[in-house]
Amino acid sequence: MTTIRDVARKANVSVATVSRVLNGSSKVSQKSKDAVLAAQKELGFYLNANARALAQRDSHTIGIVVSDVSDPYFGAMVRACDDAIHDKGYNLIVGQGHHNDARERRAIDDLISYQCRGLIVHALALDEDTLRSYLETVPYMVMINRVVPGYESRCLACDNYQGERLAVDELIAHGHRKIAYINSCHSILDAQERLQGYIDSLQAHGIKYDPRLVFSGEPSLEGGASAAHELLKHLKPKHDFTAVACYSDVMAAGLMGTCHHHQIRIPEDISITGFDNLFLGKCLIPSLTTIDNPVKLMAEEAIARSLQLYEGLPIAPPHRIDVSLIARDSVRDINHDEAAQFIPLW
Amino acid sequence: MTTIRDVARKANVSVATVSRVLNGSSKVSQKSKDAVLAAQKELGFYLNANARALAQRDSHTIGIVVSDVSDPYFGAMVRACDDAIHDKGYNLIVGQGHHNDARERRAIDDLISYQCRGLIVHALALDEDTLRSYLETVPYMVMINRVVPGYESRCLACDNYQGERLAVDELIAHGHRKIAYINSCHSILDAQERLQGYIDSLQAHGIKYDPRLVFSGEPSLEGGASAAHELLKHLKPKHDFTAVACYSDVMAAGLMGTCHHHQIRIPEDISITGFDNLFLGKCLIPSLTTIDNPVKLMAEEAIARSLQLYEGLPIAPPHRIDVSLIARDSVRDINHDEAAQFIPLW
DNA sequence: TTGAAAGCGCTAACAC
DNA sequence: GTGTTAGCGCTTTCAA
Repeated sequence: MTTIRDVARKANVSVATVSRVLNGSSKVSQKSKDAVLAAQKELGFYLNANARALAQRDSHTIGIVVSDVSDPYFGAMVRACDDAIHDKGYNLIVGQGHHNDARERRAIDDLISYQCRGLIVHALALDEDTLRSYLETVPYMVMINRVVPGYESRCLACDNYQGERLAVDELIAHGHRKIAYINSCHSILDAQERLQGYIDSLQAHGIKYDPRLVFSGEPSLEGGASAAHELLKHLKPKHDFTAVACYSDVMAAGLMGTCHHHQIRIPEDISITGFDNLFLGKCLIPSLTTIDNPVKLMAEEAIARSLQLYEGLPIAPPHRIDVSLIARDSVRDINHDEAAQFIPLW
Repeated sequence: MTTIRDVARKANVSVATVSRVLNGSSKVSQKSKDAVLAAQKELGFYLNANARALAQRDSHTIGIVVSDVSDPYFGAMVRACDDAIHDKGYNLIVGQGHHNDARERRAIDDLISYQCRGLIVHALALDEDTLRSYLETVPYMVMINRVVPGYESRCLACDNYQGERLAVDELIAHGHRKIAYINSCHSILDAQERLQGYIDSLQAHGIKYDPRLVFSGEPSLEGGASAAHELLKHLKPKHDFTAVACYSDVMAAGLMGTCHHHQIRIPEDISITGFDNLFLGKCLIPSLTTIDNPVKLMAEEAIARSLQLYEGLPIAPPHRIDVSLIARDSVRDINHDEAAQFIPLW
């Protein structure tokens, strides 16, 4: 392994000078600079980031833990975080929790020991007490999609309640009154709030909430499909329900696949709404009416807060990230005639 | 910052003992172990991974660079790599190249300086000479989806050629003879090989290859959509072409959205094939006939080779990862009657 | 503008 | 079993 020492020797300067050059310090003569750069190139030398982090007490690194990067929602989230820190010279380290408390714990622990300067955590499985103690011992940790009481300003979430209200309002505006709901089986904040939005929207329009119209599964494609199977086992489409609101776009996609399998047409027979406004929703046919959950904003806000906390700066008061309805083709008037009405996708 | 020293003091042992306990060494008395663990818990202590990496000359870390984690293909790839190393006690660091040579270079450089013990690189934009010099200076670097001559055994790719042949053969077997192709505009190995597979399949069936049936775009949803727009601007569906083979599932999804927009029905009017066998393809309606590109296998193989190289072990000779056809609902006999024939999705 | 040298927090001989 | 201590590769005073 070649070290800064080798470079110094080859360039005929001290290690301090090499360090100065490689870190872009101003106080170096052009001559030294050239010599160092030449030596570096010749040796194919890279500073050892571990040693650097140790000496500087700064890893230049931000950690994020999500359930699974191959989930489109988290893929987008990770991407947004990376974009938010890249220009600042930080690097992202990603941990995955896999819907499992031991893995979530290990992911967090690992990121802490890497001395990340920021820590963004999406925890699905860990209980509140554990999270509370992490928040206590890691002052720069910020949570997403989950609110731990007492730490509200370090917990970011979108306005789940309002979002689901918008979605169900949209269905009702199209004449639907028998509306089923497919929920995530992980009863953390977002699932609870979205369900409540569904219930309140119904009741605000004089529709009685019927728990038999609610089904749940893992927040994945497969989970959406299996919840849909349950739904279709118990209820008759067009008769018992004419629309389904879903916890997420991914679950909605699972539902759509299942409907297709059962020869139920969307939106002619059944209208569907999602939540998140993923890339995926634009690919589906029909394209999915959904709620825009601005991942980019969330990522930027989370990063900003975490960095501020790390530096001991005060952070903004808690707030919910605004959502909005994205109307596409998966919702149709309940009495719409069958002549297809196409809306441009892009 | 609390250090191993603080723990040692609190537990009334030496730092060496603390280190032994925390690293699971056997030769420690139960009494010391208990004392150390108690002190650790009380202080909320974590070993500093940077210091550890420095002292051990092992970062316990594997690096991977991909274009963009929010691309479903790379999301799946990253996930598969993480799964492949997690049990071995390594952590993944992800860099993103964003289809851009400067970012690709920086991503690789960063991972090298983190002293990753393994390095998996998907480079789209970097030229072959640069890659060659990286391969030369970083003996444990492995490339995916791209083959640099002279380094074949360190370059993993699926059998792109055979895959595309299978896809086009499938279209032809369903009676299609006027088959368009939507390609990636990045003319690296996989794009070239898949195109050749398309061409050769046509010719093997006595169909003349017509370059005017080939369109290209960025390998993304938007790129697929815009290539599709071009295609529809120049050619008349059902008349000039009855099927479209696509470079990837993602581009096929863009094509499907565009077709929907133009009121072209899939598969009644036009049959479509993708490539990769992503999760996404199962969500599409109709579900997408595609080529299984086994990301998991590729990830495992890449990780294994990189680790072996790091340890100076010999690695297996070059080989292409096998692909296979996944027949779903987006391809139909050219004279199929319109009565829908549904095939279960799951 | 430069160099010598003291750490950064940890591991791993080595000695006891 | 346990402690002492010399590094790991780098940054950063401090003095020249």
